[in-house]
Amino acid sequence: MTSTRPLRADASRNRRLLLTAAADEFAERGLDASVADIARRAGLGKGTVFRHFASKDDLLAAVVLDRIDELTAAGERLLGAADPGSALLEFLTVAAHQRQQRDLSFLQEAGDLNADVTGARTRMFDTVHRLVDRAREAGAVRADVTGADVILLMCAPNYVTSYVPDAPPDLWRRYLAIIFDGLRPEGAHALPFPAPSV
Amino acid sequence: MTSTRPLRADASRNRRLLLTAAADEFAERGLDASVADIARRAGLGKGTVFRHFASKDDLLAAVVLDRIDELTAAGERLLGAADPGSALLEFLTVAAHQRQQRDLSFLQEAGDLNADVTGARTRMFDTVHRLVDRAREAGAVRADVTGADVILLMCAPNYVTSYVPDAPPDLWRRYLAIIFDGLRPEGAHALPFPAPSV
DNA sequence: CCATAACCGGACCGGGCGGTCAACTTTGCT
DNA sequence: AGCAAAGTTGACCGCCCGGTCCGGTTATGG
Repeated sequence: MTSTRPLRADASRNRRLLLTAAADEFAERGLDASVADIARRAGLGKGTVFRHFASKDDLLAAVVLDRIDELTAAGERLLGAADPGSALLEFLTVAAHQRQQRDLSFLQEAGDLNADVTGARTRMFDTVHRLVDRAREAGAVRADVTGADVILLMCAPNYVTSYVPDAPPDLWRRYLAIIFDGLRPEGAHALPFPAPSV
Repeated sequence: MTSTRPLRADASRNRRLLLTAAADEFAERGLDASVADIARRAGLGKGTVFRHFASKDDLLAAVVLDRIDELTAAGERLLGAADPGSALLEFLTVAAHQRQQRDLSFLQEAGDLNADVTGARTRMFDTVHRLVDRAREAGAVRADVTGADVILLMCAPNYVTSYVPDAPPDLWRRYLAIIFDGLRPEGAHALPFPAPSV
């Protein structure tokens, strides 16, 4: 269908510049980042942004898509690890570390965007579900915890540390550890509400 | 100093209308809520908003201030409870329940606002510190957890559930339980990073 | 090396925002 | 009742945003 003639040299270079500039800008200022600022950061004109991406949302979707795919790849790699429990912890560590260079909110905020994004997100969620299933079967996480729980809690360490001004860059590790302790079977109290589907 | 002549009857009524309309509107649409919409929701003109509050930020600060004070009051009440452990859990439950009618982010987003807000926030933080200290001394939470940790994690249950579309209104209880289990002494693993000051 | 298609850039547009203001209405004291 | 002070209002302002467009520029196949 879309006869994808290869991009011209300058065009593909600029596309890459835009993508990284957008990632940085969204990272710093959230989705309030303006297209003009992104273009300026990339050293390009505003019109060029809209030549490569149909809209601001489209640009955000492209950025987010990259991050999701990175994460899915890491998850699938860890599915082959020997210890399912530490594989899950490692996955969450990778996720938080990636997000540490700030919240690109691949869950809700990017939810209404692209069909590509929701597809990639579904694949990532599926990977998490499998990681959690393996960990549960190995007795590394409590029996009443689901993949959906982990998907939701995955973002919490970064969120939580975003509240402290001048936070040390590794502070999230503390809260990931606390939350992961809450996922462990030892000393678990019954949960007062059923898990969502997600 | 500020010779506060009492407000006229209609003025104080309208002030109250604005405050609740603003709370609802901020709750639904975050701080992107427009002043015009808030005024419309209150059934008033936009100019009236600025007669009562110097700026949109000022209005937000007033709303947030109310919530913080409510929370501080609940915390101080619970400082007198018999069981320090369940007092802390109850406090977190109250906080999350209040925030369930949506995120007014009394931490960071309101941080740069009013001096009144930062003062109230400090008092609330102090209350949390005392609740946590009591719980720790009673052995209800792990020894390496601080008041700052709880302050940061306090917002996580609501945040986490905000990602699920059409979430049942009590879903946060599930994640509060998981996180609180992570705060308990049983089966705790050493934390990989020191607590922040906050 | 040239023709031309692809690409770039920034002036420009419509719209929505926070905030102002002067004309008008309501309140409450006397 | 009457009147000054307090309160209300919506049109209006300047600003910035996402998105468009076309004249000028550059890469690339023949």
